[in-house]
Amino acid sequence: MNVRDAGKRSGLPSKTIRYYDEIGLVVPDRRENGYRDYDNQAVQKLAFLKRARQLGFSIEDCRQLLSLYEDKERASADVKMLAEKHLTEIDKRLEELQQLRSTLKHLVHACHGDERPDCPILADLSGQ
Amino acid sequence: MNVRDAGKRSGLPSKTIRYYDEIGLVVPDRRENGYRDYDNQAVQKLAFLKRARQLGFSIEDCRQLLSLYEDKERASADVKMLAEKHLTEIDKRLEELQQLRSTLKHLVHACHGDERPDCPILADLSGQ
DNA sequence: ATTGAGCTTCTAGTAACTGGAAGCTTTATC
DNA sequence: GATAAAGCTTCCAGTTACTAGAAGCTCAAT
Repeated sequence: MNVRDAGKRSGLPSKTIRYYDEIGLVVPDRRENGYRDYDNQAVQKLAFLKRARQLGFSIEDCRQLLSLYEDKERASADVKMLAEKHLTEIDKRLEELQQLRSTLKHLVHACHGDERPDCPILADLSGQ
Repeated sequence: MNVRDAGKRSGLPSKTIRYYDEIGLVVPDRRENGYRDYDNQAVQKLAFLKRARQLGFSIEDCRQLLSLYEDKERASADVKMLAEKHLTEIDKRLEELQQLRSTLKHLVHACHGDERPDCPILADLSGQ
């Protein structure tokens, strides 16, 4: 099927699918006229990628997940390791964001937000 | 002072300071030999930027914050509005990340992680 | 035959830097 | 004074994962 239909079935934009072809993630057959031709297996891979990306896996992680997905001899331990590594990164980002949010919240709270120029937010940014 | 010393005093890498010059954030004087020349006020702005970037403000937000910082007639309400908008975005990102983390955590927990190919993580990614 | 939709490739832009190369200037050493 | 090292300059490319748009070919419908 054409790229547009593959997009409808997988939930990905055509542009993204062409990009995944370009970087060798999901490489479709080609018809005689040069059009990409996606079969059901390829569409499945695309849907897999959509979900993995939604879960925040990087493209390179997705590449590995995809090859594990296709390897029927895989060890689930390998998949779990990837997911755990990703989870650790997410936890790290969460902590950073929470710290940041807390600081910002205090500053916003401290600022009276009126017509006067006096502002604790700017004071903080300028190192008091 | 030269870019390297400005970097030491502000805590920013020289490359970043040159970049801030290039995009018009902090534009220093130039000596006759073409070298950038940073005065104390410029260094203060750089330190201000460092802190604002640490708090996750975008460069364009920083540009506005900097002009408010320099405007002694500013209304603190304008600063507060910027900070609140940023806080809202952070809250949104936090919620997304937390949702994502929760899903991923369940999946990781469900995967036994041994030598067998059977894997709930891949099952989820492939749409069960 | 012609129009419109859909396909192709290619280039450039996004955010905010970072690394590296080629070349000029200054400083330090001999 | 010669030379070498360090530091400055600009410019180009790379990073992540697409996305927009242009020029041009192909296909389906009228």
